[in-house]
Amino acid sequence: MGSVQRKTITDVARRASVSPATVSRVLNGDESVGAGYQRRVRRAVEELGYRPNRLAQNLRRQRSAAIGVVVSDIENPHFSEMVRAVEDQAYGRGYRVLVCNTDESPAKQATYLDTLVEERVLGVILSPSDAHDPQISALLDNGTPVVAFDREVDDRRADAVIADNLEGARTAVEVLVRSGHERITFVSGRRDVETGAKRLDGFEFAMRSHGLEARSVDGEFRTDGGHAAVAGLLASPDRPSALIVGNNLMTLGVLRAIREAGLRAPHDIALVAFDDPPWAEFVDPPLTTLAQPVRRMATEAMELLLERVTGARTEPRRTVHPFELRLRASSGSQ
Amino acid sequence: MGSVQRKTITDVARRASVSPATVSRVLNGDESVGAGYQRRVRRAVEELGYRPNRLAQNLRRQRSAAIGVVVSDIENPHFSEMVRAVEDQAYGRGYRVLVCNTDESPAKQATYLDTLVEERVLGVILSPSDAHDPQISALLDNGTPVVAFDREVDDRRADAVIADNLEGARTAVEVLVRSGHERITFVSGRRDVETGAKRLDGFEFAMRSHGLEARSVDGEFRTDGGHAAVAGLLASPDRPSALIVGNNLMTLGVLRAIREAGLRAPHDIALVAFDDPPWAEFVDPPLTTLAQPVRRMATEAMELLLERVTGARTEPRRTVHPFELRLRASSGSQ
DNA sequence: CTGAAAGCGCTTACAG
DNA sequence: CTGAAAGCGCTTACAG
Repeated sequence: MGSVQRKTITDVARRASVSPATVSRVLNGDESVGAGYQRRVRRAVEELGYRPNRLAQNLRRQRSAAIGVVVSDIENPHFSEMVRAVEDQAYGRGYRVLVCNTDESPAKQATYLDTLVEERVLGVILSPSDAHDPQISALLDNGTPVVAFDREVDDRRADAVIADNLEGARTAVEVLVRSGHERITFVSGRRDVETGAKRLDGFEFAMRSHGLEARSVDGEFRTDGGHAAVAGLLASPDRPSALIVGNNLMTLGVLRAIREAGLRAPHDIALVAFDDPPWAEFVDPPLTTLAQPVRRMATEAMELLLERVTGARTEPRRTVHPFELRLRASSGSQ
Repeated sequence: MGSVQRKTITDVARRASVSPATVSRVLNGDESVGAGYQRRVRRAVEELGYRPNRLAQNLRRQRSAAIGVVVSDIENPHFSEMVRAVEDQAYGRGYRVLVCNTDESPAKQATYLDTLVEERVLGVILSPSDAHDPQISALLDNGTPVVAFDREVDDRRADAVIADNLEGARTAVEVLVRSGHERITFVSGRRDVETGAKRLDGFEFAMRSHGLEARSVDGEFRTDGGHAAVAGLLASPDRPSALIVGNNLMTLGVLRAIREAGLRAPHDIALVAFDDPPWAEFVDPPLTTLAQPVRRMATEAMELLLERVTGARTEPRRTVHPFELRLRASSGSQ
C-alpha cells in the first residue's frame, strides 16, 4: 500500500537506457523522438508506475496547472452551479480549480487576485466585485488570461461571458404589466456592480416606455439586504402591487418580509425574481423567474479561457446570453 | 501596472548584501538571524516588493500550500456551506483550496484522491463516497493528513468530524410520534454510505422502541431519487401519514412528488427533513428540519487538519456534533 | 550566526 | 533524432 519511494524521471531514463530529456520529450508528446525510443520509454514508465512530479513541472514551466475561480459567494446557488461546471471541465483536462470568495469586497478581490498572480495560475474566471481592480491588469500583463463572468471588467483585454440583463429586466416588466400591474418596484442589487446597474437600467427603461414610474430600492444582492429594503415598503399604504427582485439571495429576504407583513403572494403582491435556483418552484408561492443558462455560460467561459491558454485566440471575445422566463404562480400571470 | 520582472531571492540578497540563505531564514522566521541582518533583509524585501515564488517553495518543500476538499457535490448547500467555511479559514492562513466533486462515485473519488497525492497537498478534508478507498491510505502513508467529514473512513489514522446521526433520526421520530403519527416512512440516502446507514438505523431503532413498523425507501441522496422513491408510495391507499427525509436534495424531490400527488403537507402528510438550507423556511409548507452545525464542523475539520499539518497532534481524533431541531409547519406539531 | 553549495524534479536551448 | 548541461527559485544540511 502506498509507493515507498516516488520514481523520478531519472529512474525512468535509467530503466529505458535513455536520457531524462528523451523521457520528458516522449511524455510531452514530442513527435521527433524515434519510435523505438518512444516504446522503450513508455514501457519503463509503465513498469515503474512513474508519474511526473507536478510541483517540479510547475516550477520549470513557471505555471501551475490550476485555474482560479473568483466569485462573491460560493454559497449562492448561482455561483455554486458555475463553479461546479467549471470544475467538471477543468479536472477532465488535468487542471485544478482554486476557489475564492470575495463577499463583494473589492479589498478581498484584490487580495485573492494578487494571490492568483503569485500562484501563476493558468487563467482566471472572475465574477468581479470591482471592475476597476488594477490586479486584473496585473494578471493580464503577466500573460494570465482572464474571463469576466456575469459582469465585465475595465481592462478590454479580458474575455467576457455575460447575460442579457437589460433584456431580462424588460421581460420581467412585460410579464407584470401584461397582468395589469402599474406600481412595480425593483429590488435592485448593488448599483455600482454591472449586473445591478444593468438590470435596474432595463427596468427603468421598460417602465418608462409604458409611461410608468420606475421605483426601486437597494437590497445589495444579499438576503438581509432584500429583507431590509422591502420591509418598510410593504408597510406603507401605497405599497407596490408587484416586485421584481434582482437575485436569488434577495428573494429569500423578500419572501421573509412578505410573510412578516402578513401578506400573500401573488394575491397581495406579485413577484418576479432573477435566478432560478432548485428551490424556486417549491417556495410559497412558486416563483416566476428569469433563469440564466449558468451551466452553458460556465462551459463557455472555460472554452474561452482555454483558447487563450493554448494561444488559439488572441483578440478578446465577449458573448451575451439570453435569460429564460419560467412562469409560475408568483407573478399571478399564469 | 504589472511588475516587469519578478524579483527573486537573489535580488533581495544582493540588495541587502547578504546571502540568499539569510534572506530565506528571515522570511521563514528563523530566530537565529542577527537583528541587523533581519532589518537589512526586511528593508530590501520592502524596497523591491519581493514576494517568494510559491512554485519554487512547493518544489523545494515537496508540498503545495493547498488543501484538498472532496465532497459529493458542491451544488448541495450542505457542502457549499462546508467548502465556504473551509475556504475562509484556509485563505486566511495562506493556504489554497482545491475543490473536487465525486458525485458519490467511488471511481471519481479514487481519481481525485490520486490527483491530490500527486499534487502533494498539505491535507485533505473528505466527505467519503467510498470509505474503503485505498487512496485514503495512500495519502496517509504519504504523510498527508486526512479529516473525514460527515462520514468516517476505514483507515483509523484519519481524523473525523461527524454529526450524531443516530440521535438525529431518533429526534425526528419523536417529533412525529408525539404528534400521533404511527405510519412513518423514512426516505433514506444510500445505505452503503455511513450517513445513510446511521440515519436509517436510528430511525428503525426509534420506531421499534415505540412498537411501530419501520418502513423505508431509498432515495440515494439525490433529488430525482427522492422523487422516485416517494411517488409510488403516495399513490398507494395505505400511504404513510408522515415522512422523514434523509437530506435536503431528496426533500426537493419529495416536495415535488407531494405536489404531483395533489396532496398537502402537513394536512395529508407530515414532513421532517435532514439539513436546514436557507430555503427550508420558505417552501410550502415551511420545513421542520434537523440542522447540522455545518460551519462549526467545517471549522473544526480545519483545526484538526492543521494540528496534523503542524505536527501538534499525532493520535487520531473524532468529534461528534448534535443536530438541532428546527420546528416549523411541515411536521404539523407546532 | 552566516554563507557556499547542493539539490528538489523537471524542461529546453544548444551541440552534435 | 538524442544527450549533456543549465536552470527554474527556493531551502537546508554542513562548515566555519
